[in-house]
Amino acid sequence: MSEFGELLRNLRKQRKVTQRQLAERVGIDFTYISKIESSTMDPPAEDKIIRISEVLQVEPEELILAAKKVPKSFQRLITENKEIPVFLRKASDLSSAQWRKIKEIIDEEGEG
Amino acid sequence: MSEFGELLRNLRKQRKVTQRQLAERVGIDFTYISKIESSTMDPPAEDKIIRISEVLQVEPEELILAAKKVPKSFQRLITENKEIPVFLRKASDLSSAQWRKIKEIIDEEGEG
DNA sequence: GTAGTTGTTGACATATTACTCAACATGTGT
DNA sequence: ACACATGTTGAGTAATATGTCAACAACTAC
Repeated sequence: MSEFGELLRNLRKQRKVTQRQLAERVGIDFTYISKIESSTMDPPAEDKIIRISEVLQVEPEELILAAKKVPKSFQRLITENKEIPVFLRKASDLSSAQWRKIKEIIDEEGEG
Repeated sequence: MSEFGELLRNLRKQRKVTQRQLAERVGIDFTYISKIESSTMDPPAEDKIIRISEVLQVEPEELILAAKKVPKSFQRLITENKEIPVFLRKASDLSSAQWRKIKEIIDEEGEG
């Protein structure tokens, strides 16, 4: 249940930034930030999330995923690469042992 | 560039269904089908795509992916499972050899 | 107490997505 | 010719996502 709003508020406070400062640097209204942080409103669109991540110096992907959105970069991968949907269909059933092996493989150097 | 519209039209014709028949069974206007098939309009929302897939007897996922959308089931996986984003970040760089090994692993019986 | 700073709230506005409706064109059979 | 079935097109609508604006509340420092 990790809320996007909660995460955003924590990050913002850690960076000692006010809602108005953040909003101005992102290019949106500060009252919107307020509502997002309180989960009164849904997380903003991906481009705004990316701006936020730049201002707050976090990985965009972290915020996008916390917003329960699929990063557009992933979307392209998934819809363009035939292998990936095959993988994802099975992904929820993988044991931790299987995940471990998979990680070993993807951490190998690519060999062609 | 496999167009959703083209695929839809081919499937529909193979099934000997008219635009009006399909539209009625799906619960949308037949002129919408026309525009989708001619790629005048974007593919419909996921729920409509699923209805279409039921009527035309194809895997929903096939149509959803052809529409360049990420199935909601995948969205949940990606945003809820920590391992998957890690995997996807690397996925575009995987060699076919690596893919082969990964497939072997996911085809094992789950052991934990 | 009042001026400045920060955050909240409700109503409203804009943009984007996802469709519908009326009219028409194009065949096909009789 | 006409009727009927099928598909196309342009304009308009509905729904949803994404925001803004004006007003106010709460705190801090002077």
